[in-house]
Amino acid sequence: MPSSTSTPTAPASPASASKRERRKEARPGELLEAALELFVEKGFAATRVDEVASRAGVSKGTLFLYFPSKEELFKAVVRENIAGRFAEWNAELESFEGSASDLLRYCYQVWWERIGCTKASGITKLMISEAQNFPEITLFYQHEVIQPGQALVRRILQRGIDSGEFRPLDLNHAAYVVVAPMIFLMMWKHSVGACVPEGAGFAPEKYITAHVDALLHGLCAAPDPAPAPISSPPSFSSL
Amino acid sequence: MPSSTSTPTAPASPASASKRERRKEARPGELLEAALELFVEKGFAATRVDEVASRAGVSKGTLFLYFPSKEELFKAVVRENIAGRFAEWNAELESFEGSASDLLRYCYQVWWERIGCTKASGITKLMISEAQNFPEITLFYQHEVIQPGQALVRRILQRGIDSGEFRPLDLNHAAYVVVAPMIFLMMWKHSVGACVPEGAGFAPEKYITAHVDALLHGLCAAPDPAPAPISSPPSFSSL
Amino acid sequence: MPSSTSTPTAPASPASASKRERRKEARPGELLEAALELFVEKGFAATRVDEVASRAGVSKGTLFLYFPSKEELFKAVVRENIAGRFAEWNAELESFEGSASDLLRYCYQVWWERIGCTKASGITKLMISEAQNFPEITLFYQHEVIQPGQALVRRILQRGIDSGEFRPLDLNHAAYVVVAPMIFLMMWKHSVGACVPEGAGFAPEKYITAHVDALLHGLCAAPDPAPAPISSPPSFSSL
Amino acid sequence: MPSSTSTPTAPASPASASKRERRKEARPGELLEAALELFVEKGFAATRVDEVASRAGVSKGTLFLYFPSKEELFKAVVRENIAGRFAEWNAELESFEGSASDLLRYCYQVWWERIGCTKASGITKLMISEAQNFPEITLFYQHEVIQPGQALVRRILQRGIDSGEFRPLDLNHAAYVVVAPMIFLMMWKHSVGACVPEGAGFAPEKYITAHVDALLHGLCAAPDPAPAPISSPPSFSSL
DNA sequence: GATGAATGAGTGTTCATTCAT
DNA sequence: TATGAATGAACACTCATTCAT
Repeated sequence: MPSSTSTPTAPASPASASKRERRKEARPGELLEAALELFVEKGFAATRVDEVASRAGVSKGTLFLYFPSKEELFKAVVRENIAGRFAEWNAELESFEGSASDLLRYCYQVWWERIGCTKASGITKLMISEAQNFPEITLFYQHEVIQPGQALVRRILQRGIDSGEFRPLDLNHAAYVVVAPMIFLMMWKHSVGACVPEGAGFAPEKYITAHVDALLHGLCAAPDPAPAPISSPPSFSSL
Repeated sequence: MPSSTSTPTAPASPASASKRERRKEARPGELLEAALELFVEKGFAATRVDEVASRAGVSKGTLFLYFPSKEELFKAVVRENIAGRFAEWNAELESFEGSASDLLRYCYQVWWERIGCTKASGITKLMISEAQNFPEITLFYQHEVIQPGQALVRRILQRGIDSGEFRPLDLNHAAYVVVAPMIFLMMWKHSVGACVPEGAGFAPEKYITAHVDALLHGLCAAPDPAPAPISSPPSFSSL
Repeated sequence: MPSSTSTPTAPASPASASKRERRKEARPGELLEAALELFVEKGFAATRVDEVASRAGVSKGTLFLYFPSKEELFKAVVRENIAGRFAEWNAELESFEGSASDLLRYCYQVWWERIGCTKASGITKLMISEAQNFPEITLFYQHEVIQPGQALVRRILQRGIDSGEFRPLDLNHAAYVVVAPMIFLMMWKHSVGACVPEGAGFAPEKYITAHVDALLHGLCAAPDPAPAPISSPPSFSSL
Repeated sequence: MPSSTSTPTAPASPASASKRERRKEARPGELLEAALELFVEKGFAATRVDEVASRAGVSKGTLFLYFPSKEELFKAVVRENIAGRFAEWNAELESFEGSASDLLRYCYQVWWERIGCTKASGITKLMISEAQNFPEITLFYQHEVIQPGQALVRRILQRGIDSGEFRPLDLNHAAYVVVAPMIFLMMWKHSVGACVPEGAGFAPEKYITAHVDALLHGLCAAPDPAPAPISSPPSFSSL
C-alpha cells in the first residue's frame, strides 16, 4: 500500500472492470484492512481468522488463498501499513522554510493528521504489543520505520542546533524524546483510551500542543540561563 | 523488584515451617512472578499455562489450585503489581523540600529506579497491550493507577505554578505530557527494545535526562518571552 | 427405529446431491444416533465425545460443528427421540373399536413394537438415569412425554370405567400402575438385562402377556366380588 | 452390613471407646453412606470423591485409606447395601399364616417400609443406572439380589397356586410382574420424581395399593371365567 | 477462483490418586 | 492415622488449516 492514508485497499480500477472483478482485485486489500483492525483491537492471538474473513466479506478458505498462514497475514499487515513514506517526508522537510521550532510543530501536526488520528496508528500499537512474538518483522520495522524516523527527527534537531535556535543536544536520545509522546498517544488511543468512558477530559490535539510548548520552551517561567546538568538530590547512579 | 509491595515470594515463617509448608506459602507469589514475565513477553493469549506453571516449578494442576482460571491469574498479576504505592509516594511528595523542578527530576529518577528498571514495568506494557481484551481490569487499572498517578503529577505541577516556578499550564494535558515519556520507555523496553541488537545506542537514563532537560527548559537556546500559541502553517483544527 | 419421527439419517435429496452434501445432511442424525447408543450404554458422563464422533464416522471437531456442547448434544438426543408421537397415538386410540381390555392389550403390544424393542427405549433409561443431572430437560420430558402419556392412559381407563368394563379406579395412580411395567421393562433391558448371560429365561413378550393378564383379571382364581380395601395385617400407615 | 435397615455404619461401640476412637471405627461406614447418597443422586461419574469425603467429614486422602479407588468404593457401596436379608425374609415368609393374597400385600408393604421409602432404595436406582459400567458388580447383584428375590416371589406365587387361591401362572414371568412396579417406584422416586414440583399428585402408598388391587383382582369388573390367551388384533410376533 | 465442511493438534481445566508431613 | 498439597492423565472444546466440490 504505497500511498495509503485514505483508501488503503484498491484504487477504483478503470470502468472496464466489472464489479465482480474489481472485488476480486480488492480482496487482499480488504483482508489486510480487516486484519489490521482486528489485530489492533484484540491482538494477534485473540483474533480469529474467521472473523477477519467475514469482516472482509469472504469465506475463511478464501483468506488462505491469498495468505498462506495467519502469521504471514500478520506480516503482510505490518509490511503493507508501514511502507516508507519517509522519502516523501524528507522532501517535505527539505523544502520547509521557517524556523526549526515551526518545523517541529508542523511535523507533529502532520504526524497526527496523517497517521495518529487515522487507522494507521494502530500499526504502532500492534507492533509494540506483538514485537516479541515476531522478531523478524520487528527487525523489519526497526529498519523501515524506526531508523528512518529517528534520522528524520535528528535532521530536524540538527538544523535547529546549526542555526543556533536549539541548544546543543544529545541527538541520539533527544530524538526519542521528540518521538515518545506521539507514540504514547497512539498506543493510548488504542488501549486504555478506548476503554474508559468516552473522552474523560483528554483531547489529543491539546495534549500535543501542551507537549510542543513544553518541548520547545520548557515548563519553567524564568529559565536558568544555563540549564543545570543532572546533579539534583540523590544521584542517578545511586541504585 | 527491590522494594516490592508485600514480598509475596519470601518465606514468611522462620525455620519452623516444613519445606512443604514453606513452598505452599510461596506458591502464589512464584506463580504470579512467572506469569508476569510470560504475559509481558508473549501476551496473554500466547502464554500457555503449562509454561507459567513449569517456570514456577510446579505442575499445571497446581496452578489451578491457586488461581481458578487463566483469566483470574491475569487479573491477579495486574492487581498484585499495582497495589497502591501511591499513599507512600504522596507522602514522599509532601515531605519533599526543594524546588518543583527538583521534585520532578527526583520523581522521574525514583520512578525509573523503583518501577521502570524492574520487572514491574512489564505490567504497564501488559496492560496497554491487553486493555481491550480485559475491559474490566482496565477500569480497575484506570482507577487504581492512572487516576492516582495523574493526581500526583498534577499536584507537583500545581506546586510549581503556585510558587511561580512554572508558567500557567493546562494541568489536565500537561500531566499526560509528564507521564508519557516514562510510559513510552517502559513499553519500548518490553517490546522493540528487547528485540533489536542489545543497546543500539539507547540508554534509559540518558533518555530520561534528555527528557527532563527538555521538559523543564525547552529545546530552545533563547526562549521566546511568551511561548507562541499554536498558529503555525495549517491550523490544527483543519481535520 | 422403524417408524421414527422424521428420519434424520436418510438422505432427503435425490442423486443430485454430491457425496459431500449428502453426508452433511445426514451428519446430525448420525451423530444423534451414535450419541443415543452410547449415552444409553454408559451414561452421559462416561461417554466421550470422541467416541460419539468416531462411531458416527466423523472427527471430534465435526461434532462440535453441529452441537455446541456435549450437554446440548444430550438435550438434542432426548428431544429428537421423544418428539410428540402422542397426537398420532391419540388418534389411533380414538378410532379403536373394541373393548377397553382389548385396547389396553393393543397399546402394550404397540408400545413394545414401536418403542420398547427399538433403540428408542433407551432414552427412557437414559432419562431416568440422568434426570437429576439435567433438571431442565427432565421438566421438558415431564411435559412432553410423561404428562401426555398419563393423559392417554387415563383416557383408556376412563373409557373402560364408563362402559362398565372396569371397576371404579383411582385414575391418577392406576395410570402409573399401567405404565410402570413397561418402563421397568425398558430400563431392565438396558441395564441388568444387558449384562446377564443372554436370555436367562426372561422373554419380554411373555412378561408383557403375563402382566396384561394379571392387570385385567388379577392373579386370583376366584376373585372376591368386592376387592378388599387395604386392611391386611399391619396397617400401611404404620410407618 | 449384615442387618442394616437403621444405622448401616457402626453400632455404637461400648462406652469405653473415646469419641475419637468411635469415629475412627465409624469412618468406613460414614464414607459408604455419603457415597451411597451421592452416587444415587448424581451417578457414579458425576460424583467427586472430594464431595464424598467432605460429606463424611474427612479429607480426600482419608477416603483412599479405606478404599483403594473410586471404583472399589462403588463396589463396596453396592455390596454393603444389598447384603442378603433374604434368609430373614424367607423365614418371615415361612412363618406367615394367612392367604397368599394377604402375604403378597404384606410383602409389598414391608418392602416399601423397609427398603422403598428408605435410602436403601437408592441402591436399585444406582444399580440400574450403572449396571453396564460395572458388569462384575452387576453379576454380583444378580446373584445376591435378583435371583434370591425372584425365588422368594416365586415361592409366594407357588403357595397361592398350590392352595388354589391363584390360577396357574408362568412363574418365571409372573415373578417379574410382581416385582416390576416396586422397582419402577424406587427408580422413579430417585429420578423424575425428585425433579418435578413436589408430589404432583403421586403418592407411593396409593400407587402400591392400586397396584396390589389390580394385581390380585384385575381391573375388570366382571372377570371372564377364563382369561383370554393373547390373541388380540395384530399378533404379537408380527414384528 | 471460492466455498465451507472436515480435520486434528493443541489448550484450558478437572479430578482421581499419591505421598511427604 | 489423617491430611491436603501436588500431580498428570484425561477430557471438552477451539481454531488454523486443508481440500473436495
